[in-house]
Amino acid sequence: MATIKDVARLAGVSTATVSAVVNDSAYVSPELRSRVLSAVRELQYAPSLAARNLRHGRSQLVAIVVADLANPFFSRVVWAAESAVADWGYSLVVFNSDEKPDAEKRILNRVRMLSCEGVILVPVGNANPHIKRDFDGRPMPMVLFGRTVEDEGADTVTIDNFAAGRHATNYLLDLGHKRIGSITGPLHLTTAQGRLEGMLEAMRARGLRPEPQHVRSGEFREDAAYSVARSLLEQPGRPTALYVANGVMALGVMRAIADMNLSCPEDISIASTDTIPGIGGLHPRLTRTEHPIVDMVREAVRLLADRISRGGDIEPRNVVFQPALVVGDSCAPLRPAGVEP
Amino acid sequence: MATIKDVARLAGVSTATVSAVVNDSAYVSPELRSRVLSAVRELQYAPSLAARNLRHGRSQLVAIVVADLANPFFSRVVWAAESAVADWGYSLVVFNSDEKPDAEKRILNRVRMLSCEGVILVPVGNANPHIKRDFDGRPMPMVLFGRTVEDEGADTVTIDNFAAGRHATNYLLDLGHKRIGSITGPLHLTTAQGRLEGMLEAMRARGLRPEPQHVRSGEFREDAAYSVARSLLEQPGRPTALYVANGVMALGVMRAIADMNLSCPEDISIASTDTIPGIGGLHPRLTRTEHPIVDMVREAVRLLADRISRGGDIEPRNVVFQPALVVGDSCAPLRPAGVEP
DNA sequence: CAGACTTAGCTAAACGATTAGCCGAGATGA
DNA sequence: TCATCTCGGCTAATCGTTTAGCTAAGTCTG
Repeated sequence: MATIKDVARLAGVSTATVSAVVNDSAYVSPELRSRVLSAVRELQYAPSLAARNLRHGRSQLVAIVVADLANPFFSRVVWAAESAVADWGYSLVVFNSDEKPDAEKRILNRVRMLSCEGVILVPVGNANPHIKRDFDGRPMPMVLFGRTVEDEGADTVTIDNFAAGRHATNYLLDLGHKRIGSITGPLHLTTAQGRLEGMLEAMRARGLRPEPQHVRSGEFREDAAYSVARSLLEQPGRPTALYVANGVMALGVMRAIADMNLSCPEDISIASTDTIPGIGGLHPRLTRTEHPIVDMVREAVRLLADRISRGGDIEPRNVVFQPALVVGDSCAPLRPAGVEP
Repeated sequence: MATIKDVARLAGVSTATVSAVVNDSAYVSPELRSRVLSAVRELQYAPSLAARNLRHGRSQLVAIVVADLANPFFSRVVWAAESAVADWGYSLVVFNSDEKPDAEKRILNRVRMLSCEGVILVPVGNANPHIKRDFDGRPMPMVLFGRTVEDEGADTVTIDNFAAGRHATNYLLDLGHKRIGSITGPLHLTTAQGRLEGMLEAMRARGLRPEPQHVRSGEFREDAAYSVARSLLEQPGRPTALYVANGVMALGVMRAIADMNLSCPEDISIASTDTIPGIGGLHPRLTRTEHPIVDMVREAVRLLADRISRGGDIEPRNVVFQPALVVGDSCAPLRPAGVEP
């Protein structure tokens, strides 16, 4: 690796001059400038970020810590984040906490060691005493994404989970369904809880209440949803419709339905929040509310960039996006006479 | 941020001693050791990676550059890579070249600036003169993943694309199909070409040859596959079965079929290589060959770690994984009398 | 007991950049 | 002519580590 000294020697100037040329930080006479530039080219000199980094505490690195990288939702988040962060001139270090609080803790320590300048965090739970924004005085710029945790001063970018649950459920109600159940995620997560509350509120507004055994929660995963769905649907008097709290869970529910020789939407209607991109050609096509992931991520990166550049203590900002209902064919009107299995 | 000097001062020792304790790199008497450790704890000292990095050219960073982060296949690769790299004590910087050669070039420069210790690369094309392993003497440890490029001395981890195409096609042939077409990716990519050649070879082995207009290639994307499939299927005399070269393309083809009011597998059988995880509950269930992604990625990381630690010039190693056929219900036996649309 | 080894721990020189502060030459003005 | 100012470019300190090499004190050995 050629260093700034090699360039300086070859160009016959001091390292300060090379630095000035490379960073455009001071006027350098055209002649020296061109000598430097050609030396740079000849040696294929690229300044060492490590050294720069050391000099002025920057690393041009931003971390993203997601709760479950195997979930396509978060894959898309990473995809969008990579692009947004690259546009801004930074690079993205990716971590997966796998819904484990201690992993998250380890990762945040690592993020600090790597001197990442900021972090976009999808927190794994509500009680995260280790998410201290300020370690030794200086705050670590942080944006919470998707989920929030209590008493945090960090910026947040979320969707209106309550609205998502309410819209999806209203759609089912409008089709005439009354016996509606829900499969949702762990209730200590704001996403799971908000969506469920939205669902309950929609029911309540029509004077309905789901039967307790028709409301289940489990991990935000395909296999978890699969087994929860089976146990829910195997009971007599199953619901005619289900609101499922995220995309991979909806897939798990679909698989359970298929394995039980039921069919969707004939035997049961499914509406969800969140989906899996690209599955529009498969049956049934999910009716769901969607999040504007790309916009959300760009907003998160914008907030982070702002917080990093402004430095000081900024009033935390909370940006909430609205979900949109996308109608597929996984929901059917309630049949006049319910045929029990 | 507390520095090693602060710790040394508080513990009343030299920085060398602190370093020795922190890194366990030399014997330190129990007394000093404990003084140092408590100072570390009190100041919440964490050594600056930037400085370490500068000192001995390490960064504990590995880059992964994928050709299309929006493709779930590569999302899974990133997922697996994050885990493998974390186990090894490194962190993963993620880049998306978006199938653009100049973006790839820019990214590889950036990787070098960040002094990543190695890179896992899914190259975008065959002619990549900028993928010079050795920049200024020292080679940049690199593992090519999935795709290969010519005349590279780097390690490679791939699947047997030829076998994948052959197996999938043989499955279709065994069902009695004779008029089989294929939708594959850009032919300058070894994945697209190998799979197509495997498909052709399977046909040839039975004395068949696809009609030229039934073999198409397009970008490895859902929408590209959608339009290619429409144009292919709208012609008279359409094939009774299609071999599709990857997962997202298969979804695109499915969507085209649905939009044309055809149905799979009744009107047309679809077999693919690669799939989208979790869609087992939707219809039809794709018949496809699968790659052992996790094993492949772990192998790639193993090779990279080995190359980084051994340092010297190592004979490049090429590891090829075998695909496995997974039968769904997207393929049906050829109906005795072909009913033309 | 003197010389030769050990050894715990210290001093100071790197690593590769940035940058405050300095210097010397040419321009300007009194 | 001399003091002052300008300004391109250089010198050297600095960022926070690691580590080669040194020192001084203790331990053997003949």
